[in-house]
Amino acid sequence: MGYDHAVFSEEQLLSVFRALSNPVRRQMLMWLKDPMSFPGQKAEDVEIGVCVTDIQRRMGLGQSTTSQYLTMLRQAGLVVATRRGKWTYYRRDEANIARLLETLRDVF
Amino acid sequence: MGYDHAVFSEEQLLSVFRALSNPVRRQMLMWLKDPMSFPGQKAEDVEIGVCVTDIQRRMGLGQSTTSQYLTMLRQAGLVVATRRGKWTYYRRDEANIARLLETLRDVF
DNA sequence: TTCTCATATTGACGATTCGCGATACGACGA
DNA sequence: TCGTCGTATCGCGAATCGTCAATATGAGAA
Repeated sequence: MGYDHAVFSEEQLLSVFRALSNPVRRQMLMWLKDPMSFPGQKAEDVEIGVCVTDIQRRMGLGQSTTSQYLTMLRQAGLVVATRRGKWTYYRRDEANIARLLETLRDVF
Repeated sequence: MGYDHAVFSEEQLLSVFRALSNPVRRQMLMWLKDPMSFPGQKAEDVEIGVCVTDIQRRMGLGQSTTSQYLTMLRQAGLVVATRRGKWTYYRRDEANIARLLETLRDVF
């Protein structure tokens, strides 16, 4: 069973486009396609994602900016956060991104 | 012959997402799907688009804001402008929008 | 408990955007 | 040539964004 005609609210779409209207955040999302490409990433964590510090180092942003950007991407439904111990791992929400692309085809 | 693997530059993508990260501009683009739904639209102009004044009235925006928003949508490649006499008609650039959706599928 | 580390939140400030009114431009009609 | 009308551009204040340093929170380690 799939999603029957993905529905995104106006506000959800707004948060998505706002999140993507920043090149740094778009690159974050791209790089998260390949978690192992982050220096420091351990093979056994690939499923759960990449931790904030590793993302920060690679993006060359401040720690707070990195955290904020990831929060925006999460609120837009583009990534998922998982807390494990003192680390928060972020990974792409592929299912929701696919749903979003379906919606965009209808909407535009 | 079609487009062989649509390519949008980073800057083009940026202008697209910025243009779409505003609900009013997104609604403009939606409403332009059906030019005849604009009060004042003449059947013989459907092909060329809708003039700024008609769009303005429907959106309830100021004239200058309407013009600016349409310029943004045009620079993003989402609409096409045609000047005829003292009017400027805007219509969706369906081919480019389709190309864009293809690109998004690859990019995200 | 207390210290440390990873992350989140807050506060600040320049840069950009939002939407407007005023004004300029360009194409008609008189 | 003068008005007039449709559109574009300029200049503005208010709001939001981009990014940071500082601080708060929360979970292990000692």
